[in-house]
This record gives sequence, structure tokens and C-alpha cells, in this order.
Amino acid sequence: MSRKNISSGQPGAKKTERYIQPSLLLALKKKPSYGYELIQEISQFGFVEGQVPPGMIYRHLRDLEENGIVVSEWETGGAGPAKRVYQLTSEGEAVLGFWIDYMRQQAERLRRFVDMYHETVGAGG
Amino acid sequence: MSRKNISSGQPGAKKTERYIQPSLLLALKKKPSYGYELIQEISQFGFVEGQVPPGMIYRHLRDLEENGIVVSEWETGGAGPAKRVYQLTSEGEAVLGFWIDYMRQQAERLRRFVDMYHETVGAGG
DNA sequence: ATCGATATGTACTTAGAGTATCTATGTCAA
DNA sequence: TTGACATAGATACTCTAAGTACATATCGAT
Repeated sequence: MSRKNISSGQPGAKKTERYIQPSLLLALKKKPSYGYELIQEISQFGFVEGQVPPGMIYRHLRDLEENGIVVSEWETGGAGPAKRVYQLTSEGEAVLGFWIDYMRQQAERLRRFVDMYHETVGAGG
Repeated sequence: MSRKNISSGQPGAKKTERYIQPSLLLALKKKPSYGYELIQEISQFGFVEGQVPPGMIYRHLRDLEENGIVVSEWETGGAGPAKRVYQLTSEGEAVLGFWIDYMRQQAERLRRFVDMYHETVGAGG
């Protein structure tokens, strides 16, 4: 087919907003955690279907740590290989605060948009 | 500075969800329109600050037309240079419907996320 | 000692956003 | 009648971030 997949750019297609960073931050606010566990935790928030591939999580965590939003330390005790346990910094708390603000506003914009759609349809469009 | 800008990936920073495609589709559902006018129209929805650069709009419109979501025709009458006027196809209406569905769900997820944050904070986090 | 599960990490590719620039046409005024 | 300006559309280039695949290390069980 020369024609591109019609679903490119549509909602369930590929590039919908996944909110991985704020999900990690909120999970870490609840309790310090590590990569593999965070993969499970953030699936609860519902922004991603299935599980986020580990590579992405570790990339995010590394990035967050470089920016002082989280800090980590190795936890060697316990079963299995050592875990790198992350926790929020106070800077991270602030960043999460910004995210929450943005997300509340975004939710509001989305609701307004959906309302406008229904008004348009309802008015005989 | 070797350290990357701390705001990378944060909400007001760069890569927040802009919903340009559904904005174009809803604007076109309200009435057929053309590039320059659409730039004005979609700013009302509030997903982008300021105005979207023309290049992006035309890229989107071309993409939408390639996928049969909109159709266009030249309107030579009227003042100024000719306008390429777009309108939704029935397929486009369906796509907008999917977007609306997704956006309502996304709004719901965002609200839940924000609620969870406040529960965490409120519970003494 | 080797196999699988857990856990973390790196490398490669590509899609999409951002940015800058370019062309064309009509209007208006000098 | 031409030259500047506003409108309108289009394209090319760059760069970031997401997606994907693969690689490494450790521990426990058999």
C-alpha cells in the first residue's frame, strides 16, 4: 500500500500522551521504589496500555536523577540482584506539583473541548 | 553548563500534548476553513500557547488529506490570494469521534491522577 | 555449573515536533 | 506602474524523544 496507515496520529495509534514522568514521580511520592517495581506501579494510573518497556523507564529515571528530581542508592539486601532504589527530592516534589497543576488544567481543557463537540453535534452539525 | 536544563520534559517546557489534529477536525466540523484561518480558530481550544506556526498546520492538513480525513478545494474568489478550503469527510467525522472518546477518557484519567496526588498529600505524605 | 528469573543498562532507529525559509498573489499608495 | 506589504500556502532542515532491540549482571534453584 502506498497510502499511509490511516490510523497514523489517531488516538490509540502511537503518539498519545503517556505521562510517564509524572507517573514515576507520583509513584515515588507514595513510596521509594526501583525500576522493575515502578513498571508495575505506574500501570495503575492507566496512561499506558500494558507495561512500559524497561529501557524507557531506566532512561527516564537516569534523566530525572541527572536533573536532581530524584536520587538513588543501591539496595543490596533482599533476594535477587541489587536494586537501585529511587526517591523524590524536594525539587522533585516541586516538579510533581507543576505537573499536577498542568494536568488539572489539561483535564479541564479536554472537558471543554468534548463539551464543544457535543454542542456542535447537538446543534444539528 | 554541562547539566541539562532542569525543565526538560516538564509541563510548560516543550513536549506537552497539543492536540492539533483534533483541534483542526473540530474547527472543520464547525465550518469549512483554510490554513490561516484555522491557525486562529484552534487557538481558542487552549491546547497551545500563542499561535501555531503555519508550517505545522499545513503539514497536518496535507497529512489529513492524504489519509482521506479531509478534502480541499481552491477558493479563488474573495480578496487576497487563493485559499485552499478544507472540509471534513465522513471518515473525518468518525476519526473526530474517536478523538472525542479518547479525550474524554484522558480527562478522566487526569482527574483521577490529580485526586490520587491530593489523597497522598492529604494523608500526610 | 547452568538455567531461569530478576534487575539494570546501552545502542540503534525512526517518527514527529520545531524552526526557518521560500514562493505566490492580491492590495494599496506613491 | 511599480514597489512595498499583507495574506496564503508550501517545503526543507534539524533535533529531540519515543520506540525497539539487545546486552549485562546477580542470585536461587536443581
